[in-house]
Amino acid sequence: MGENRRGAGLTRRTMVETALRLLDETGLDGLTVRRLATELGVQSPALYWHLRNKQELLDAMADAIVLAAGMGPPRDGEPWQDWLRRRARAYRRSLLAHRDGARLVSNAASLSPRTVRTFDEELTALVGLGFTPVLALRTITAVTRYVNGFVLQEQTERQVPDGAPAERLAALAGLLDRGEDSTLVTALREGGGQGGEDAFEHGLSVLVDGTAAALARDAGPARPGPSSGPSPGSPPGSPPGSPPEASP
Amino acid sequence: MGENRRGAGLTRRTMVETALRLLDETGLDGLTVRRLATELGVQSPALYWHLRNKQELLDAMADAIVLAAGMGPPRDGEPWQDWLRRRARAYRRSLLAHRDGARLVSNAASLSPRTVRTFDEELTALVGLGFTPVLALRTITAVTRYVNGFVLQEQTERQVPDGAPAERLAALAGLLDRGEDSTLVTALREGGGQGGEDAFEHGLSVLVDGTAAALARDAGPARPGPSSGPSPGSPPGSPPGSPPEASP
DNA sequence: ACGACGTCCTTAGCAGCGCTAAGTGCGTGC
DNA sequence: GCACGCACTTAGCGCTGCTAAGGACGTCGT
Repeated sequence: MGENRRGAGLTRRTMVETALRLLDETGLDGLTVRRLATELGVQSPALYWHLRNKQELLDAMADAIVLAAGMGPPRDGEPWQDWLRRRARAYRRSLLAHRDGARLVSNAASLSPRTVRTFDEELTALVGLGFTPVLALRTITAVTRYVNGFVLQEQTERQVPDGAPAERLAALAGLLDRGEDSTLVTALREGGGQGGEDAFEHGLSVLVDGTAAALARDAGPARPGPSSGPSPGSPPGSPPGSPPEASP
Repeated sequence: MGENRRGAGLTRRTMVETALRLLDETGLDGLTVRRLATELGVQSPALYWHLRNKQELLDAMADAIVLAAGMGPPRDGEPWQDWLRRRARAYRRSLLAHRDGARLVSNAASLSPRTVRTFDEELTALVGLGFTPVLALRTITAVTRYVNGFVLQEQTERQVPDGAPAERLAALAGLLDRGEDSTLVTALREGGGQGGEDAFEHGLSVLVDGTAAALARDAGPARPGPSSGPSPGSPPGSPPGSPPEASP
């Protein structure tokens, strides 16, 4: 498959990179095939030689964002708590790195084999640290979905910047028509809003602590050691659910 | 032409109800102003007499979904753990009740005053149960964002039903090219997929347990809560490394 | 050397989108 | 009786994702 005959051939790579740059300028709603084509110096139908449709481009962009987080199994000797925190922060930072990043990733349909493989390695490492396979999957799932939901909201709010924080707070108080002593207003003033670093870290700590409890409950009674004996995993007769595609 | 003369004027209410019904049939991407107008027996520009733009309709639909969950403060004597679980389940069920419900709600910009007021009442009730205002807000925030992320993924996966569960699992194994003994495949087989009731309940329990630990840490030392002392759960202090990133 | 062929991009255009401008029928208040 | 304004219509603009057909160009078989 000879690609790139002359110096300026279109490749998937350059398309995704340019699209991500364009995303930051225009936002997801403003990212159109025609604009991307113009940016690449071609006519818009040219892109359909390389892509089946626009969704395929969006999927590739989402995968690039996920890969850029550089996730992977814990380092040698790293406690799973530290690793889980590190992973969640890296993932969030990667989503925040591009405008509408969370929306893009959340709506993406498919993941690349490489992402799935990395995911599997992470699960395997957790099992080596005493998790059952099911608990490992559910832990990463819970954290990932929390991060998705959190950043999604963070970025949704950011794109409606109708006033400085203080003014928005006042507007909220107006909605409550109860003055400034409402619990919500108090909490927002003291806690620095719903988004932001502190709120994210709180939820993350809650998830890590809760997982520690679940781990003790799950693997504790049998054997705290790594990967020994039959896994008590799930109760007999667990229903064959609907296995989906994995999430980042 | 006249079929709507008197007695059946267009109202916001009927528009939102019809739009939600249409949403289930066509999905969010297929929900267009023209289609909704046809369903209502009018021409599409008629809707713009009642709405500023399409987003206003989507916001109203999202608010209807949230209100339908029937959230509110805990009942008298209800432990906050039970209430938090009940609230999260009701919210999830409400999102699942309509196709693309989570996407709709997540992308909605504004909330109705009534929703904000209910939210404030919930916070106030939690403060009455020993939470600080900030902890109350962060707790509900964390749970809400988890539910958003969870259902979002649940509904994204559902709309790509390219094969029965077993086949999809096999496809996943193919991506891993490591055969059936991968941890991911094992976990999916034993745990019934990433979505579904069990996975949701696990994450919910983790959040509740983690919040109990945070509550003990937060309000415990100063004010004696019921029973427990300091929790041995996780290392105290702020998380290591990783300096804070950007400003809002 | 030369046509066949595959690759990669162009021009032209379709159906549909959100939304606006201007016009129309109708019930109501002066 | 008539002006007013509400609720809706007709017409259409600029844009979207995407397809069909064709053309320029490099490589290959003979």
